[in-house]
Amino acid sequence: MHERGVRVTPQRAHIWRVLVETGDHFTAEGIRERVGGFLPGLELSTVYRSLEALRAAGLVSESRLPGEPKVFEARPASHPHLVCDGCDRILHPDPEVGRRMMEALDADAGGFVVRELHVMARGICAECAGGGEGAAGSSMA
Amino acid sequence: MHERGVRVTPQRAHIWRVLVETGDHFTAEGIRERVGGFLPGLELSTVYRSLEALRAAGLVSESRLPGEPKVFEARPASHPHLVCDGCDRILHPDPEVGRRMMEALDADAGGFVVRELHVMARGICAECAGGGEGAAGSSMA
DNA sequence: GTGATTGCAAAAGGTTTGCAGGGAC
DNA sequence: GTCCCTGCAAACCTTTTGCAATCAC
Repeated sequence: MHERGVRVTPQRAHIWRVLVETGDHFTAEGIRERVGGFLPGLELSTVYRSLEALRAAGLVSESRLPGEPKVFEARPASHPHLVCDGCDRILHPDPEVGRRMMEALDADAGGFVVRELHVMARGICAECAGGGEGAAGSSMA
Repeated sequence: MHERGVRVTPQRAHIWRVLVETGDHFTAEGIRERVGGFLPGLELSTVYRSLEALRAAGLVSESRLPGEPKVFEARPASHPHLVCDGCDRILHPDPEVGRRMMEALDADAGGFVVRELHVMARGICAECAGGGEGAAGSSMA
């Protein structure tokens, strides 16, 4: 963090720690909840500003999933998010998938150099397809 | 539109027309501006509701790009959006690219059936990489 | 004629910003 | 010591919702 020219504060350290230790993605609010145990007074605006600082330094990537607000995670994300229309869960397939998609894109992007890749797919997960499900929509969009 | 069970109103017809004729994607506000010439009183809330109706009918897809609010376009999008960090333009590569990425995903999604695919990549377009550019940010994130 | 749809207006988020005090370097 | 960062509060913007009149079917 120092190395990236980001000034280190307790708030930023905790936020960063949550992202790195879980390796998961969170909304700003979600991060505040997690860090709240250690820094009770942590403000949402501080979370946003810290995340912005980390993002500018290339330590954090931000993306948007359908219903939810912005989500943030450590390091360039680049892995696909599969949103199931049946159960609304968000699945993370094998990282290999992301790599292949990145390759497919690179190969034919006409000189565009990809730095960050965000993939979001909607569909039906294996469980919902196999058995019963709740709110599946019309099939082929 | 009738065939999809969507009630046809002037508002919806114009909105749909903008999306189809341009084949481009717009924000709700952008759509209102375009349609405004024909339907001066068109409300933003109506735009949102119309788009939702069209989306539910499978005629429109909605996605989210980083800075911008929701964007809508006709028919299942499924094509990658390449956002250039140099010039901020949004490029649409060869549809073939989308197909390949879809295949890459399908092949290894562990039984997840993909219905709609949204791809957003940030990077540098060929023009900005090659020559001079305007508002390039820091290069390697 | 009936029920969905529109315009209007207000609410409900999520995200950003101004400011003064305090902290990192 | 200086400048950046934080908390607090308010603003901003997009998106959603309630209601009565209107329109499509």
